[in-house]
Order: sequence, then C-alpha cells, then structure tokens
Amino acid sequence: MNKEDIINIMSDKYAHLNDECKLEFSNYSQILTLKKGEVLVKEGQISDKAYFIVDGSTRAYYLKDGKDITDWFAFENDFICAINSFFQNIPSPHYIEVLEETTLLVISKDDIMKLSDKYHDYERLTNRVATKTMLKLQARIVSMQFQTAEQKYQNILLAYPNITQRVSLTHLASYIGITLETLSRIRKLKTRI
Amino acid sequence: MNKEDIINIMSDKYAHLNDECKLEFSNYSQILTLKKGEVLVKEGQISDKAYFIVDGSTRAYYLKDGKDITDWFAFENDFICAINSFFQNIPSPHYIEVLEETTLLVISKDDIMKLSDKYHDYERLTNRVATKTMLKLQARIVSMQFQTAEQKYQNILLAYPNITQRVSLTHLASYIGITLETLSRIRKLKTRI
DNA sequence: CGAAAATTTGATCGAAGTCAATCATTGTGG
DNA sequence: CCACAATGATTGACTTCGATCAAATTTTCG
Repeated sequence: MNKEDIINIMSDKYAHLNDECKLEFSNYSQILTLKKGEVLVKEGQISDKAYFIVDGSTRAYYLKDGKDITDWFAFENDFICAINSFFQNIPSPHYIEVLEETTLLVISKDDIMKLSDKYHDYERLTNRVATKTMLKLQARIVSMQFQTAEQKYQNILLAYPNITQRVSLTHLASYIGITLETLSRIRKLKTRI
Repeated sequence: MNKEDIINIMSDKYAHLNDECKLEFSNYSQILTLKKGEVLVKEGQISDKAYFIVDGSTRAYYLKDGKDITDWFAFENDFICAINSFFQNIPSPHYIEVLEETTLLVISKDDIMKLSDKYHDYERLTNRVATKTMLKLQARIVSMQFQTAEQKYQNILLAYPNITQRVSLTHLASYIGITLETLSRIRKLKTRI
C-alpha cells in the first residue's frame, strides 16, 4: 500500500484532512516494515515517534519486577506510541514490539506538532485520536474495577472477538490484569459448559 | 469572578485562545453556582454539557449494585463532564454532584463543536484537555493494576496531598478501588508508625 | 526431530472483601 | 444552642477470589 492510500484511511477513520495537509503529512512520514519480535521502543528510551499500523499488530508492555505486563495492543488502522514518553518527554516505562510482520507509518512528534499548528484539520485528527483513546482507557478502568476475572475475559472477547487468535494468552492475561493460570482456568470452564 | 477572568485562566492552563475566540466562548458559556449536594448529571440522562470548575469541587460516580463508586474528582480549574454520555451521546452511567458550594462555567457540546470548528485555537484547547485526561487515566490504570491498597493510597496522596481534607474517605476509597474498611485500616497503620 | 516456549493443571496462601457492630462527627429543627 | 438523628469512620471476625509456586503437558518452530 502506498502512503496516500494509508493517509486516506486515516483521514476516513479519524477526521477529514484537506489535500494540502495530506500531502505535507505524506512528506513528513515514513513507511516501515518490521518482522515479528522487532522492537519499536525500549524501556528508558525517550520516544518521540507515533506509529500508525497499516498491517499487522504491536503491543506496548512493561517489565514490572521482571514480569512482562501488556498495557496496550494496536492492530490495523490503530495508532500506537510510548504514551508517557511521547507526551511528557520522559524515559518510556514501556517497550513496544511487533507481534507479527507489521507495516507502519512513522511520524515524529515535532512533525505532528508542526502539522497540528499549521492545519486545523490535523489538530482535529489528533484530538479525535486522543479522545478515542481516552474513552477506551475509561472503559478499561471500569472493567478492571468492577469485573471478575471471568467477566474481564468475556469483555475483551466482546471488544475483540478473535483476539485469542492474534495474541498469546500470556499477553492477553496480563492485559486484562489477571494471571495466565487464572485465564487458563476460565477458558477451560467455558468450553465445558 | 467574571467570565473573562475565568476564560483567561483556562487559556493559560490549557492552550492560548485568541481574543475573538475568547469573546465568542464567553457568549456561549454560562456561570452557574450550586450548593453542596446539588446534582449536575443524573444516571440515565444524556448530558451534552461540559463544566469548568471555577471554585469548589465535584465528583462523578456510579451506583453499581447499589454501591456508590466515585469515578472522578474535579477541583478548581478542572473540567468535568459525563464522559461517556458527552462523547458518545448515550445515557450517562454516571451521576455528577457538587461536593461543596461550587461555581462552574457551563458550555454545551454543540457550542464546543461550533467553536472547535471555527477556531483552531479552541480545537487545540479541547485536544489538550483530552490528552491530559488520557494521561491521567493511563496513570490510574497502572496504579490499579500494580499497586497494593496501601500503595494506591500513598499514590493518591502524592497527586493530591490534601485530598482527605476535601473529600470523604468513603468517596476516596471507592475512587482508588478499595473498600472503606481497608482504607481505614491503612490509615490507622500509617499514623502509628 | 528436539529444544524452547506456551499452556494447563494442582496445591496452597494471602490481601482485601464482606458482614456486622460500634464509635465519632456533623448538621438541623425544636 | 443543645439533642439527636443521620452520616461517616473504625474495628473485629470471617471468607473468598485470584495470586503464587511447582510440575506436567502441549505447541511451535529452527
């Protein structure tokens, strides 16, 4: 896929961009293809890049006391960045890695800021991305606070019906805030009933 | 305080607004003063209003199986709205109430959208509000996922050192996702040591 | 094919929840 | 301005869900 097509998808999904804005965005961004397991961001690094997933999947995770905890998945037509580092210019607590062969569009924060200052359309697009992310985080807090391990699992299946085919149960369990063992037991019960 | 002063504070805190934009915002917004316990939004209501707290405090909460769970506090110079209802035009799962005598600036979603479409400055301001909220939610997820009840309490004290003087322990406990009894026990230990 | 990674299964434990009974503080009407 | 009801906070006894630790089994892939 070429950059213009990708930017059109983005424009359709988030907010309309005028032609001049699209063109300039195209000039500022690069297409990147990575193999499974390759790393976009490492812990401790200050990352000023945002990634739009054209095809494939990625996850952000931390190592908390040696344990690998997935904090975010991003699939086709999603954005991902090292959220704390990107917005607060601090060392990233997250790693970001690619879960399969993945094609991305990369743009730097500087360029996003230039585009946002110059084009109202682009400011609107980043606003929509932030707002959608905000709503998703809000829903996740409700899920974490009120749901049992089993409800959390059912809930993620509703949002992403085929997620178990795309990510390992280890990553999925840590994402919904339960242990791998508990997830395994929940799944066992479900197939029985 | 008059509207112009309030809008200047908002412009300073979030993103600069030009004079024309400030003036128009002033025309679209209303000052409202409420007494302790008065309600801004009720569960089930579709709320299209955003509130900027000039002075006082508010909280958003749900009734989950009869239990009152605080989901958000807003103090001076914070925004608050019924986040799900406002952005997705659905019945609000939240109530929003005023915790003490509180002065607010109210603006409707329609007017926010008009201002955002017309003024790049205003779009930028709403973008900043969404981004800040997103980062706060993200931090809260990390806190909920990794911290013990005691760490959650220490954590909220770091962010809001005098929060226990402004909100009841009942509300605080539910906000950090622990029971009132557990919070009480944590506080007892701390004063002893 | 065989090693490494992922998942399942089992046994045990503990942090925090629940339920229940005071105790303390606050605010209002007589 | 006090009484006392209502609300908020503390304390205790007990329970539970899901974590942890450990081992076995299955899957993946070089």
